[in-house]
Amino acid sequence: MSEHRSRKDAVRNREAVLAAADALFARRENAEDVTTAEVAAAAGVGKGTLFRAFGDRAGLLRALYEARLEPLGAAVGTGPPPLGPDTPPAERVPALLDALLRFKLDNRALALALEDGDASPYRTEHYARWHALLRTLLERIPVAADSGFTAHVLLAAIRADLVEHLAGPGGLGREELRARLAELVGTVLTPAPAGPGPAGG
Amino acid sequence: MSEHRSRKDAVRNREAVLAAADALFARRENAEDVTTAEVAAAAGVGKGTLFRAFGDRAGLLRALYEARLEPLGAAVGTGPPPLGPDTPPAERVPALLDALLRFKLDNRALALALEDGDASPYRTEHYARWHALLRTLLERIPVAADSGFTAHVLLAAIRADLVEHLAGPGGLGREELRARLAELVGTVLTPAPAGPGPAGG
DNA sequence: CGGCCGTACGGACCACCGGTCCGTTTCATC
DNA sequence: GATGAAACGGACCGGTGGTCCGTACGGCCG
Repeated sequence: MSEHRSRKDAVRNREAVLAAADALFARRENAEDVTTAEVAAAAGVGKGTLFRAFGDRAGLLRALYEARLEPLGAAVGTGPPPLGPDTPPAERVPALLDALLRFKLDNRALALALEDGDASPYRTEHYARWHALLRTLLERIPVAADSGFTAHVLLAAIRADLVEHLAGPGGLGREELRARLAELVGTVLTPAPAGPGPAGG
Repeated sequence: MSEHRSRKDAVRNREAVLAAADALFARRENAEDVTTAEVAAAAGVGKGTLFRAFGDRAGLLRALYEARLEPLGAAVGTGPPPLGPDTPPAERVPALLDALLRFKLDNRALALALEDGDASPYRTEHYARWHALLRTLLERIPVAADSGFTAHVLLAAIRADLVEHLAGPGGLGREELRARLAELVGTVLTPAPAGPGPAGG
């Protein structure tokens, strides 16, 4: 239990690196060419400090991603409908996916860097969380296909690089994309020939 | 149009590199750590030759991928049902996706390397081909959602890393995975009854 | 058949990146 | 203020994709 309290400078430096990385990733077009040396320099810190604090580059990315995702996590965990736990599944699933889509649109570079990184995005802890939640919700809806697989596919529909591709220059606008996704989710969730279905394009 | 005929040794070396890479990627677990130097050495060729022939590492990957995909492309372009052009769309779409899934299962390492590479898989020429075909087919089926977007999502459902994740150790078996995919495709293709009315954001 | 030109060869070489190491500095405690 | 431990930081390392250019070889013309 005796977790050694981190030293003050360590905490401060960790924050500095996080902030520097945040700024850098937000500004830079392609997140892949933000280097660890650059982040460290921008934070006014040595590379050793960065690696000490986050383990490796991916660790930094993950930490940053989690930090940005935290508000959404809170909204889902303890917030009001349509994201919070008091929402009926059939309504919550589309809301969740829409929120995630918006998140990725708002954090393109970072999401891209994290998901397109060398390591599989499917082994991350936060993917497991979202997938588990989605799966659980789907199980409470009379959806035709396997819940686990369907959850994976729905999440695949909003993968960072696909979103980037669709929303890229000359592509769909934010609202269009949201509409398309809602439409698709509606289709997947439609239990039987009787339910609702948005007007097609 | 006067395409300079390649010199004989150039052709031979190109083949040698392709063959060596093929063998290496087939044997190696993680395609990411097959290096260009290694491929060149295995082919009995200098690195310069490899880069001259393929431009860069990604070029080699692409060439190899295309080569392996060629039989499937032929089957789709001029083969008999259920893949060939004489198949009704509603039957051809599932067949196509199943064939692609099997391809990825049979070429895990390579598909992973190509799709998880730095460059977006969505900018490749072959993705555009498959997407266009799928979209066209979907347009001839009374599918509820937008054809283009649906095509993207269906292809996202069989992305190499997702397939890897699902079929990995302790995961679904080949046939199970195929069944799940077929199930999902069935759901998506289920003709929508009529009338809008999904949850709004 | 032999010389000549241009193309392709090939591996030493380069730039760069993630990650490590260890002498130095700073913090916390007594 | 002394002292031990933890953190710092930037030189350093191993390794990778990609380049360069003197050399060797293939193709053609005389």
